[in-house]
Amino acid sequence: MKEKFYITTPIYYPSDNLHIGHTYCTVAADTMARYKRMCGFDVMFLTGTDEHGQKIERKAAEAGVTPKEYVDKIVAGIKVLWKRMDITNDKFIRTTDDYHEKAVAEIFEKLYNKGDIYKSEYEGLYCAPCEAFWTERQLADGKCPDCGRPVEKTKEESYFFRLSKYQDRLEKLLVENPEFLQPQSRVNEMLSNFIRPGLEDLCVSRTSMKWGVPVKFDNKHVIYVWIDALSNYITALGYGGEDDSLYQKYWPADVHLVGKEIVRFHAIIWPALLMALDLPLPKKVFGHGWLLLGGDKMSKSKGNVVDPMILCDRYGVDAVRYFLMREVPFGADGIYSSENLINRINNDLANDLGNLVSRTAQMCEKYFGGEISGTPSGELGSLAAEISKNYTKNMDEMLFSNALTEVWRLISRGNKYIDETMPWVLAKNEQDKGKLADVLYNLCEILRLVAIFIAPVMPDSSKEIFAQLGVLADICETFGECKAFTVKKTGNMFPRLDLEKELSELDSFGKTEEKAEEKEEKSNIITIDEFFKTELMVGKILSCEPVEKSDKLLKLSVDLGDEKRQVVSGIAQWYSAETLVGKNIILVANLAPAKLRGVISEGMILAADNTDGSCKVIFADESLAPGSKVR
RNA sequence: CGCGGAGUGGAGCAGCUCGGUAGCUCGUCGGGCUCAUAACCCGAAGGUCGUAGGUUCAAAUCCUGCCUCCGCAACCA
Repeated sequence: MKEKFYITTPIYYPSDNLHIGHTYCTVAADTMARYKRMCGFDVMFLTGTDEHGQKIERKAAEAGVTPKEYVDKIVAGIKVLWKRMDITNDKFIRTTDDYHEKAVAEIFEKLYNKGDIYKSEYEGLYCAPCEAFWTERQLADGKCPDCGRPVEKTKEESYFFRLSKYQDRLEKLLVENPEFLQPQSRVNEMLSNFIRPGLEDLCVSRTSMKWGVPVKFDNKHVIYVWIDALSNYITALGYGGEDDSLYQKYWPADVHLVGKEIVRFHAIIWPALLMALDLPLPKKVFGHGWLLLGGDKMSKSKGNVVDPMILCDRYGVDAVRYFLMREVPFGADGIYSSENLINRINNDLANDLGNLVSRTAQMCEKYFGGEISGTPSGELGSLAAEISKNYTKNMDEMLFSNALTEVWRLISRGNKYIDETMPWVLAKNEQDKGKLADVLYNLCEILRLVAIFIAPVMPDSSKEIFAQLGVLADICETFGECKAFTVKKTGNMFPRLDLEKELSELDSFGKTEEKAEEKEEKSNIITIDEFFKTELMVGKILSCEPVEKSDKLLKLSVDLGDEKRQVVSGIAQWYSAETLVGKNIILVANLAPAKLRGVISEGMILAADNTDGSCKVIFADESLAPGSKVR
């Protein structure tokens, strides 16, 4: 029987469309899944969406649709994206799927009956208008961080999970199984930041929202994200349902691939929940780094340029997949820039790989009509064996970037081999025909192995190479194993790109999108009455000083004619205190007061964000009297 | 002392766990080749490995202080 391999991505939160970061994670999982299938494993690859919660409830309300309608639309887009990226997930779970909701409700009840969930009171600071609880730490100096209004100390009935009970077992898990959480650096972070200071019981239900799975035996409560989302990894396999054969077969997961921001939930809360349920723990949680934007001076609208759909349309899925897997090493962060992408495509794919395929195929056809057989070279054979070994080792550890580097060593060797053997010279003498055949045969073997190695990352290109070599993909990766080829050249696999041209076109792409967005925003029209809800007044700055322990805030005293206001403004980066004294500014006078960095602010000074990212205050005419109304 | 990461030839990185000729990719310059996608191959220039001290026969690598940069957290009403 085949050995099983169960790999998951996080379930993504569909409050907005997904971006290149989600794509990165999912492509990594897909690469691993394909690799394991290639190695003969029975693979289960799961991805999906986490669709409940207040944020989606709110977003849907803003859009004037039900939460389900809202997420349906986004999820449809996600499925299209995964299809476009050649993602081969075996299942797609949505937390709104009825089998999941049913199973989650049951898990909750089970934990309650067992005594690991208990009812208590959540003592928190509540902001009524926002319907949100905040902790002491989250508050913006005593006020609601969202709206700035005062919060009340309130008690709300809630259910709690006894996380504290599992503290020792969790510590043991992380300390004694260095394999469990990777990269290793995260282990210390978890231990010293969260576990050792002491775990608090976890609030696992809410009464403040409706969009979630109701608690079976107490339906004014809704199950909160922890139990709802994390348990997807088992409910997707049918745990808690009528048919749990998949669960029996695939659980425990071999790898949960997660972003570094959610390592904590997967390395602490999830194992604790499983311990409480008496279920086996996943074998590994792998926290990957982020794909950061930066270094892309050519483009002002980076966010738009990095739409994975656009990149695939322009350069092909394989090129984008290759870039993602090659550019970001291990658990570290990587930087996305269009320039790097184009350079990778040109250097690695067009010059090295594509060109090697092209020149080899051309010579095979030209000199032998495509029919190639010969004797394998011992030197190339041992190099191939070494590379194969390194490749496997790196892939097993999900070090995709290193694995690809190994493959490219073989490609480079191929290009060099052509120069060394000079087949075009051999072709001139009839007595060298045998040597020539051997050379071309060895090149074909190199390409065949390359095609095998790149298959998990670049499935289409892999197939394309096999097609050109005229062989099937299922021959093993030992050098010399394939005896004959029927080569047929087709077009160039990766045409070279003009760097300058591509950068400027990607840039203009971003700009068109930006314009479209601007238009949308312009249709966001308000009535004049709505505008006049804002009371704007001219004020004269009487005094001004920096706020202590803050690098962005200035405290100003503003004269409004018949009253004085203290205002805190985040403009310290752009203005020094003295330069503002005596200036006339425009103040939003009827704004709810708020405390910033412990200082009361009773209004807001109007300022504009410049296109270069700086910020300028809107100064009013010096002759205007303080207190003048602006309209 | 909020948490963390990083400072290595022009750019981006590896090496640091287990001290001992500083390596890779791109770029630059020179050469070769012409099968190939102005591609490929060879060679060269260029680094006292942030800084000051310490341990050592020997430190990019271990220890200590300092400086700088970048994330995150708190602050942009």
